[in-house]
Amino acid sequence: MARYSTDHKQATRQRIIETAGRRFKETGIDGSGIATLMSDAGLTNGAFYAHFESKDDLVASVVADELRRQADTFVELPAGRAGLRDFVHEYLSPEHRDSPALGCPSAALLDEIVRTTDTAKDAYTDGAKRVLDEMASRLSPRNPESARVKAIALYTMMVGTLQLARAVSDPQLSGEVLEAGTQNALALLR
Amino acid sequence: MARYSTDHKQATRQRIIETAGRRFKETGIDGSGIATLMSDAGLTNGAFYAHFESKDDLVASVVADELRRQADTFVELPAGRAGLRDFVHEYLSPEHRDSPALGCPSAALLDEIVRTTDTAKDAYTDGAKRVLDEMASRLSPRNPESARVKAIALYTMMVGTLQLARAVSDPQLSGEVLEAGTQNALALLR
DNA sequence: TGTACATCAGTGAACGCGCGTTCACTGATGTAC
DNA sequence: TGTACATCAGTGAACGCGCGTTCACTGATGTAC
Repeated sequence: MARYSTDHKQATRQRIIETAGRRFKETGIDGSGIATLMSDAGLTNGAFYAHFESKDDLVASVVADELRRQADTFVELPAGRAGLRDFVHEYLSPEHRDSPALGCPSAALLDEIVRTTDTAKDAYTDGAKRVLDEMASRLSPRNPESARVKAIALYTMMVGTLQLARAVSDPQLSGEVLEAGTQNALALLR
Repeated sequence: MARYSTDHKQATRQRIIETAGRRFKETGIDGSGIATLMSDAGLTNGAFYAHFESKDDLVASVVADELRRQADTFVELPAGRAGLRDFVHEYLSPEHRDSPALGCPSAALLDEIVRTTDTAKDAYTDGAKRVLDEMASRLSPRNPESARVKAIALYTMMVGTLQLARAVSDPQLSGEVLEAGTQNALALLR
């Protein structure tokens, strides 16, 4: 009945989502057109609507995928607070600052997400909860609830720090921001 | 020689900048067209180029104006750390969260600023320096340099917190984020 | 004081372009016999 | 095993629209006499 291998279409869909994720983070959601996006994925514009209802639908899928991905990075990290320390160092590194396409979706897209559809915001909310839960349970494995305040502080400060380090044109200030952020984040982990 | 009162044109220019500031913060830079912008300011699209070289020129002017404005808010605040405490409470209030058009340019526009022209990023850099200096000198009037790390932490955390509170569709989580941010910001002021 | 005039802030139609989306089609695929 | 066929992922031209920008113009203004 089914033509092509059963997961062929799903794989293409996933490829579009991942390509779009990179593009969105690099040039913004509004700054990324469907035709360019599809060409990046090795397809033509027309094929898009065989996979997504609309651009908004893609945006929601990308947001969900990007945050799932971020939550998943924690499993590769050392257990407990040591893992969080590694996370902080990687997150606030010059490499991450200079490669938004491969980096944190919150840092690259947060204020665009604020202005998108409710569906995308729901996807973001779910993903953010997962990330915050993961951080809280590493901060206080016995009583994660008590660590939520700290987890929120840690995440928001890291996101804000990376954005500021990227927005600032003075390289010295940018470096200072990254260092200050690291210092402050590590203080929260003590 | 000069027709119209000498500052008439400057006043119009300023009106366009302020109107655009509100629009940009509400619907994004990419999401705000020149025609709509000018109509908001009570003018027609054609007049735009009598005041600005291009949209990018306007963006840079708006960014500079918005951050100058933010730095200026500090003079109305009580002296020293008490003023910073007031700033934190206002900044992380539900009212600020729900009125991006009238609020902080960093929270509303940071990751769009990252992707604009160098001119706009220069304007942002100057403005951010002024805000950070103001915060640092309030944290440690005798030795502001020593307080820069804290000032950076405070600002980035507030910006990130507001963005997260806005992006999240769950009202309870949004409130929790604002409260956690306030708690953490105040802790930095102790 | 009254009028003719030069200035120039603002008008509004037009431009080419890329956007999101639609649609008639093509052609590689796995299946049926 | 070989062939005819139905499926459907992907093609690419076309759509209306709003974008940033240009330009010939209008008409209110303050000035000169």
